[in-house]
Amino acid sequence: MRLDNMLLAEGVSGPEKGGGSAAAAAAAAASGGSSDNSIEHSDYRAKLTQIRQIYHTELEKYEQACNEFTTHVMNLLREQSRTRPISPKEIERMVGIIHRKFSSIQMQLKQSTCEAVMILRSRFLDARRKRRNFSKQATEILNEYFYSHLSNPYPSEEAKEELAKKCSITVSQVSNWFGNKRIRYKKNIGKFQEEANLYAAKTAVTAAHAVAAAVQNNQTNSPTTPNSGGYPASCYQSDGRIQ
DNA sequence: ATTCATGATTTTAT
DNA sequence: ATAAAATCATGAAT
Repeated sequence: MRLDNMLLAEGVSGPEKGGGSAAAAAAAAASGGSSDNSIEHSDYRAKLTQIRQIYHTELEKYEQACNEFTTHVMNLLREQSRTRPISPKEIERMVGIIHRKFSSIQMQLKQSTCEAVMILRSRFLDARRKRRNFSKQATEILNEYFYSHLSNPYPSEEAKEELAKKCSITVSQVSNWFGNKRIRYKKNIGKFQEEANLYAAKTAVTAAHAVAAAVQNNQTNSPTTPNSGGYPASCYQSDGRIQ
């Protein structure tokens, strides 16, 4: 039966090309044409929805192509029925073949989409796993906060947001930093003593400046310097209690 | 190449 | 949900 052959040939070669291109599109969406190595969370979600969209549109296209093809075949059969008798059984068989073909192609699409998502996922995880040191400035700010709140180094959500803004990092990075800092400080206070003193002195200096400024603003004439040490009460407690 | 510091993630406990 | 603790993985110093 040559109709059979034609059906199979066309069924395979036609849409299968579409399947390939769909897979390629999905893969492209996954790997992202962007040259940027670090994929942001928003990018990740955007690409995910992109993949989903591609999948759905392709699926719809296949559905449509399948319907078109079946009607096409039906027409051919009807034409042939003029020259030879065609049983309903035969028509049913044709339709079955067509549907099997298309559904296998759809499976292929599903698989390639799945693959694309996996690739995207692994890339995202890789990117997330990459560690970039914070800027010197950012660690300064964080350390300043930490050592000036050493007795209770748990910034509130609001404080975290402010720190994040000042350091141009995310809030969760601030949380990570404090989590790491607290545990590492506690684990080896001695190692951090120098740093602690350094930042205590630093904040003391800035405080002293503030005091000086305040003095200058408030007292136009100041015969006596504020207080002896020049430093306001020491800002760091030795009891670094963390728990 | 090894080691250390550090940001991120996972696991565990509350 | 949040923090501690353990662990992972990378960047930088040696």
